[in-house]
Amino acid sequence: MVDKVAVARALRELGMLLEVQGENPFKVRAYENGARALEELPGGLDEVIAAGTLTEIPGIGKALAAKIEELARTGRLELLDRTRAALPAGIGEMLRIPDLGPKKIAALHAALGIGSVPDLEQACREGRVREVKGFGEKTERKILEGIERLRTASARVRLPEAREVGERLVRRLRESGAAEQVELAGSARRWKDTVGDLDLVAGSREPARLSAVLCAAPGVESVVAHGETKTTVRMAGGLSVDLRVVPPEDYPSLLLHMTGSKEHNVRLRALAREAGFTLSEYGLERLADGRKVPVHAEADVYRALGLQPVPPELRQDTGEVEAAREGKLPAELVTLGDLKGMVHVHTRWSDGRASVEEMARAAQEMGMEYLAITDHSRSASYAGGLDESRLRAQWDEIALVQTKVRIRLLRGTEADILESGALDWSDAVLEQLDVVVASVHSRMKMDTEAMTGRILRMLELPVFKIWGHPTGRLLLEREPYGLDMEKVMDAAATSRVALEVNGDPHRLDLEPRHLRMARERGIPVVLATDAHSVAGLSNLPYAVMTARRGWVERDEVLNALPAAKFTARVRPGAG
DNA sequence: GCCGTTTTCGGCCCGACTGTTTTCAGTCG
Repeated sequence: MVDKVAVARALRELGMLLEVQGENPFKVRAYENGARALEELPGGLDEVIAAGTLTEIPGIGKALAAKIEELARTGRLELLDRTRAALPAGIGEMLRIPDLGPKKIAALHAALGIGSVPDLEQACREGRVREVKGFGEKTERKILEGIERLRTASARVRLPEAREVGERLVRRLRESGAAEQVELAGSARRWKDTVGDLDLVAGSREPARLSAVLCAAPGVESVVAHGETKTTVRMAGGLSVDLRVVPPEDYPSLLLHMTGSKEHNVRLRALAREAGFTLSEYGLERLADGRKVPVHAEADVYRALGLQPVPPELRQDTGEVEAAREGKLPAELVTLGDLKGMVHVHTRWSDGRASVEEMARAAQEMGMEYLAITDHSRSASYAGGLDESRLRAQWDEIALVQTKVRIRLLRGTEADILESGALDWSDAVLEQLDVVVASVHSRMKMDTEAMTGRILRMLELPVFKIWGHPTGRLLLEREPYGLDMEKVMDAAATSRVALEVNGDPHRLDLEPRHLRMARERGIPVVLATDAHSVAGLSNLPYAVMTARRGWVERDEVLNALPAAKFTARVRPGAG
């Protein structure tokens, strides 16, 4: 099997090295685009190569196709090896230093022979960098700070932390009265799973006052840049925050621009150009006479370009622009209000912190019609997993609580998928459960082939199950299991299974590109919180937004069904 | 290096900020 991620990495590295060598920036971008196209490729690379259809992938032409085939065939790329040999090995790391790009690196290499971060650090300390043309004392100091930051800064944060900090700052800017509109934009508005920095946007006639409010806000550690319309600050903890301000009438265009993604914007601007406009954060202008097209909302820009308006969470340049042009964006993207049941929660019976009754009342309060109690099974001893007698005792409690609440309670389990691919309950027990979530919690480092076999055997079990947090990733902490997703998805399409979208912000698993694969195959999903407390139930929006990022529509979501239909659909042994 | 019912050549998104320059290049998003 050809690893498309490895191929993409090789192309990206080659592009980066060519950039340092002063190669045409558009060529450099072509390598980056090609690498990205491979990563976003929904299926496997082998099939495409075998079919000879590489050049049909947008962004891949004859030259890149030949390089991809060389990598697939030999595992190497001759041009990459040659280019590597011509440059110092530390160039890649140097590029990660803020404000240091290929041109400056090339200049430093030419003038001082610097080819690595340690070389560069020493040269800065010795005051040699300031002697190079185009460099000065300030640049020298910035480079040293940048190197220090690379060492200490935790680069990204998970979505809830980003949104919390961002929304606090938005409130503060609104309360200042210095702006007519303020919003959180950027990747946090797109609900990306992790966020590198925050983007705030405002429409205001008093940009200087607004900017001063941001600089003085609690938690702001330093002011990195401070201009007429743009201010950058760094929060304690390292998160960087940008604020852009334009006059109120240009605000919708700014919001669109700053929401991104960058790739989505590039596509919009190219379309604008084709249609005889130019698009920027200041609006949409006709090229012919320089007149602005009136824009009252983001949607106006999309319509002017002949597109359906695209929701922020879909703006990733993974096909949404083409779909919007053809009027084929998903019409019924799932919403929070569509959900009628909670299907994966834990209680004090295993490793949860609340009782069955507390969870039931909280779910009922959220407007849910049903709740499946899914505590861990006995293999999960670290999590207080239940054995059969405790499971039966839990059923008694569930029956008792049911007499006190309106919400319909379902008997469930989160069963372990054992190394063999079997579940750790007997068929006799499984038959008496309403909901079976099946998840991997142990032996997570099996190689791809073994793990794929394990999951394939689980999928073959005749019982209907919800495959819990399928990739097993923990954001910023743990990589996904090695898994041949193509194979597993093909098997899931014919097996009795639904895939979970786990809304725990540490997981957000499945991720959008895999959800797209599931949709193509008609595999149903459930949106779940995996809550271990009452507070954890409020993570449901994260599951919803992750599903929307994967273009999931309401009729593909099992827990958007009313209770009777849901249980009929998922009850083991039934239907 | 990619791409194309305006093009197989000549384009390729657009603007802010900083630091080093005396009018702009580099970097970033």
